[in-house]
Amino acid sequence: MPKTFYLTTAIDYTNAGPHIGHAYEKILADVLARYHRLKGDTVFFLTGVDQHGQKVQQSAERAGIPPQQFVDQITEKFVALWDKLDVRYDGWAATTDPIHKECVQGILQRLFDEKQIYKDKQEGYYSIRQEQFLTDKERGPDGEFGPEWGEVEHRVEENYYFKLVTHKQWLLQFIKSQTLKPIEERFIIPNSRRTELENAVYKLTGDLCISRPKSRLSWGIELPFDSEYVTYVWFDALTNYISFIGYNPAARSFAEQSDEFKTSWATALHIIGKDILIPAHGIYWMIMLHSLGFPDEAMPRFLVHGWWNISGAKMSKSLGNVVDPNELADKYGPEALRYYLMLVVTGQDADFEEERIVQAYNTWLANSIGNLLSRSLNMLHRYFEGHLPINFDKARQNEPTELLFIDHADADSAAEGGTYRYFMERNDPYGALQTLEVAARECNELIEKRKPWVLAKDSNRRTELASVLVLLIEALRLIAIRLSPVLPRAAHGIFDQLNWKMEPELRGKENRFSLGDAEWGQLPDGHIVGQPTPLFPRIEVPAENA
RNA sequence: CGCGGGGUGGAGCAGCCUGGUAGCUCGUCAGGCUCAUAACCUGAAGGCCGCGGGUUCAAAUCCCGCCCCCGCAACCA
Repeated sequence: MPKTFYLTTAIDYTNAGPHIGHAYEKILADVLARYHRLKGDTVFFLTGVDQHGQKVQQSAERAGIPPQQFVDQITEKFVALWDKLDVRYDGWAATTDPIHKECVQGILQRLFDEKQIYKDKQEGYYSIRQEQFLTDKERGPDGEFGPEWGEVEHRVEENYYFKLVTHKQWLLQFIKSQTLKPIEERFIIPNSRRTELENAVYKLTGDLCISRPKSRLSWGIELPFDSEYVTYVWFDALTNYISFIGYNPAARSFAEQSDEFKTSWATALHIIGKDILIPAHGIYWMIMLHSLGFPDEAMPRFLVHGWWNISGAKMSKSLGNVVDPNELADKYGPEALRYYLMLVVTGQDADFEEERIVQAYNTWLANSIGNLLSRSLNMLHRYFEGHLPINFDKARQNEPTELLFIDHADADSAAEGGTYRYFMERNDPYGALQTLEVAARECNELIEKRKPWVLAKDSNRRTELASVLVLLIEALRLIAIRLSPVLPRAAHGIFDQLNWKMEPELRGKENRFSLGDAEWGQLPDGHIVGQPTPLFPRIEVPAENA
């Protein structure tokens, strides 16, 4: 029975269009999803948009259009970008979806009935301009609230609260228990974030305000037990992870959920940015699930990624250095962008430099793999009219050179110096890609070593010549399969040029690739390859004029 | 003593969890090849792996201390 793999990304806030960070997270998720499909797992990849809230309401008002129309416009930009970047998801979580609203309300009602949500009074100083209560932190050195808050008034407001503190000890204990597990089974990747979370939970005091009176915020999901309020962000946004895979709020225990839900959820991996681990996911979401009756073994895992800085500085709208992934995709192509963004260690911050997109593309894709494909196919055409002259087993006997990173690509450990599967299983596409670069180099070295153009001049050495070329073509096929999670289009390009798996129902489809096919010797004796055409034409940048 | 991340050849980065010949890309220099997308291959120069202690037969890697850089209000992953 195939394993299931459920992964989600953060849902993006539809107040402004997508930037490079949004694109990175979705591409990372897409790469992992494609890898698991390649393995034969049943994958469900959920992503979407967070459409409610105050800022959307305000932006819509400023634009003079209804909020739904406003979020639809922004949502369209996200959808179009994912389409352009070949981010292929299985479920789309838009929080204005009726399915979602119903689930959220069901959950709120249940927790309210169970007295896990209660009403309480908040009293304090309130900034009308910023529409928020102020704490002593906001006071200036003189003890007064600064002018940035505008008019500040004393206000009393009633709101609904979700019991967090009750579950503090449970959460602490759960987090601590994780340190005993092997690193790849722990619930937060990378591990350093776990420590950070533990510190934060330790300091947790007070419950979570989950509502806003409609007089302040109307663009949200109405509380089922009080029509004067809408729910505020947490139960709305976070709940998407279960509402869109069929969570039934009426079923009290986790065991009573449908098999479909339980199967999907079993392996939940939330891919999020480092800023929303604490407190949103690591505390609020964990306690929400616990309150809903999710057992410890059903708790999700988090893959926490870093941020992209722009030339060392934090990306921000006020600095005007926001990078638009749309423009980059148009300029360099989606594959170059996908490739570049995967060249970072998952979890760490990275520095964005546009020139490196070109450099990485030209070096690895054009010069290494692309050129390898060209020269290999070209030689096969030149010397054997494009067909594989002998079968693979014979070729391997004649040409026993071991291509380390192909022969050991599926090993479970890094003992041989790092393998494709090893890295992908650890959510590290960068490491996985490096094994392919090495594989390509090994092929190029083999060519230099055997010098097919010399062998071709000697009619007694036809078998040697054939053996080298068969090995190369097979290697390219294996590289293409493993490249497909990161570069689906290029992988198709290689298969097309190899003239392999050309059935119409497979063309352009992901299921053209499978790790099960990634074994030596699948191309039959006599197979005829296609004509080489540059797969990755070099990107030529005009020299800088001084 | 707030929290966290980083400091590795000229530039940008891996390696650190699970100690054992310091690796990749770019750049520089020299050479080779001609099948190929001005690409490919070989060799060389260049590193007290921030500093100081400790543990160890052995430390970039583990422990302690220190120095420097960057995030931690908001837009925002």
